[in-house]
Amino acid sequence: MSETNVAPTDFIREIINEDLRTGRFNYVRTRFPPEPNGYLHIGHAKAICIDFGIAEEYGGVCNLRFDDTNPAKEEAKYVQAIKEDIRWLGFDWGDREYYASDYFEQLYEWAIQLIKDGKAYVDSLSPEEIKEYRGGFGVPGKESPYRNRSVEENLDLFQRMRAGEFREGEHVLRAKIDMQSGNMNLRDPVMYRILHAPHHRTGNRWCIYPMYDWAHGQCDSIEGITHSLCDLAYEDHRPLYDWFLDQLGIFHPRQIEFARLNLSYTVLSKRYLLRLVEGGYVSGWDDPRMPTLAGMRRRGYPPEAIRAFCDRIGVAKSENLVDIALLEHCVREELNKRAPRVMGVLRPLRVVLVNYPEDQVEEVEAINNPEDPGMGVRKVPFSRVLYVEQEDFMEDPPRKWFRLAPGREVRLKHAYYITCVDVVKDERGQVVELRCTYDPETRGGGSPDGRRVLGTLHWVSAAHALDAEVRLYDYLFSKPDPMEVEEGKDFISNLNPNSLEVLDSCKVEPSLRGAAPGSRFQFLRQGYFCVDPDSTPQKLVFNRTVTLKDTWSKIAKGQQEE
RNA sequence: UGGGGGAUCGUCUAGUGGUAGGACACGUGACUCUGGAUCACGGCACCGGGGUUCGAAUCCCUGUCCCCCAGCCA
Repeated sequence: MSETNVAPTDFIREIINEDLRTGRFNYVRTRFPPEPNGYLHIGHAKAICIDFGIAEEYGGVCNLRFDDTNPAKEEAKYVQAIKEDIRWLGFDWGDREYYASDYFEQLYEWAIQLIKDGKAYVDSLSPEEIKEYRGGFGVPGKESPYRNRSVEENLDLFQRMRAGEFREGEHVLRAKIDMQSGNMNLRDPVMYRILHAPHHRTGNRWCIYPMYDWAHGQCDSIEGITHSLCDLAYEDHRPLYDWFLDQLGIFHPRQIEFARLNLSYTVLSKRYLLRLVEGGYVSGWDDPRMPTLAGMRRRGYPPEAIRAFCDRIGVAKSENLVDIALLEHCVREELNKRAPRVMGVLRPLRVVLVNYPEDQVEEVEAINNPEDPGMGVRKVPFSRVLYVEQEDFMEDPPRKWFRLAPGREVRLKHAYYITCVDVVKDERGQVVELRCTYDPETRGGGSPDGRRVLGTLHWVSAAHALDAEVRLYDYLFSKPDPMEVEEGKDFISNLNPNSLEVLDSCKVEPSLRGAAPGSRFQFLRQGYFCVDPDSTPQKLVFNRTVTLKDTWSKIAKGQQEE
């Protein structure tokens, strides 16, 4: 690669430029290393965008490598889900799909090498004793009595560990570094533990498995990774990785750590997300309220929006809590350009046009997307009985009310001006029907006399509308930082009880018939909605992806406070 | 308590000795057949204290606060 001066936009690119300039590396290769023990979330999306994005920017490649060193927690189904999510985001790892388990044999040989060099030993302390011997912060550790076994004995024991002669916990292989180190990771870290568990790829071939710390650096090295980008949490593991690489004398990647993403009103940790799933607080990993990629996909977030978001939040080393409003902004921005407009009434209120002919049906023309005329137009049926939104009528409206009220004239989008002349109530005083007149001169939404109306409402023709269920979502948690809890409580106590509202008697325009799961629309004046896989031919199910920005709700709130 | 890292508008982030900028959020206005979209305008920040310098977010000293690490998890 010749051009080494990509404009730095963050500290990572700055370092890479320097490495290229000084000749430490003459190419760029990164990797994204998920553990197949759960689903990817928006925090992973940040890492994916950085890993794949940087490689692409520098004309290099990014490997996908599954960190599958713990068979007790990992499953093949997660491998599939992770691959699907990365592809959905729009990234491609070509044929470079690797597994830490591909390197088990090599790792084993390197372990033998360290034993022979007197740099690793088999320890037979119990897990509790190892913990005790490790010491604490400011308290130096003690050396294990097994630390000075002979090379021959270590070799023999380690080989027998592999051969399956011991029970779990009986022995481990440890690196011989420094029990006094201020860095806990250097206090003779465990390299191998015995696990009599089948592995999703290697089956029953192994009963000893490498620890992540022993595997990761060497895997990077084998793959010729130049820049190993990871979480800040691994900052003080770096000296250990360096130590292993130096002892082995193999290719030495550079590790650079950056701060993980935190998003307001949500949690981003596989452990907590698993808790939500297993506790039944959500319907699954792909619940549309989940910050998982599967959840966001089902919710209707376009992958482009997630990538735009990741670009905008930047990369740095400081702790952060990104406002979820930024993510929503990116989603709206993308959907505004792309989503076809349709009309759907969430909470229907019957409207009868008293001066409209009983059996007449007209087709009015509606533009599919004012942002993109290329998306064309469609016909929408109009007739004497319609539905409008309940909240678009007020019997006694406040100031600045642009919608329907007794005597008020509004425009029905794409159709006619109507004026409310009567209000029908049931025995409990609930408004059940509006009687309105329409002005035949205003077809298409304009009037020959040029008079103006304040508001424009969406509507559907009662006889033609399709039944639909709409699921409205709000933040899963009621606090920006769900981890901020009262004494003795945990984040579950911060769950938002109103995060899901199901509306099951919605009416949508007939053009939506047969809409495919996953397709996204803007319901005029309401927000963006995505067809859920739960839809049936009889009933469409929509997820509200995100609302439109709503100026009126602010005005109304302001008026309430007066 | 030992080790590692971090501190710039409400939030995220630029800045690398020379006018502290952008985005989101917020507020005001214009426009509008979506109270959408769009556009314009506005307020808002260098953790504290010393020093070096003509000039410091940036360099030096000093203090404070926050995060991570004591798995045979990753």
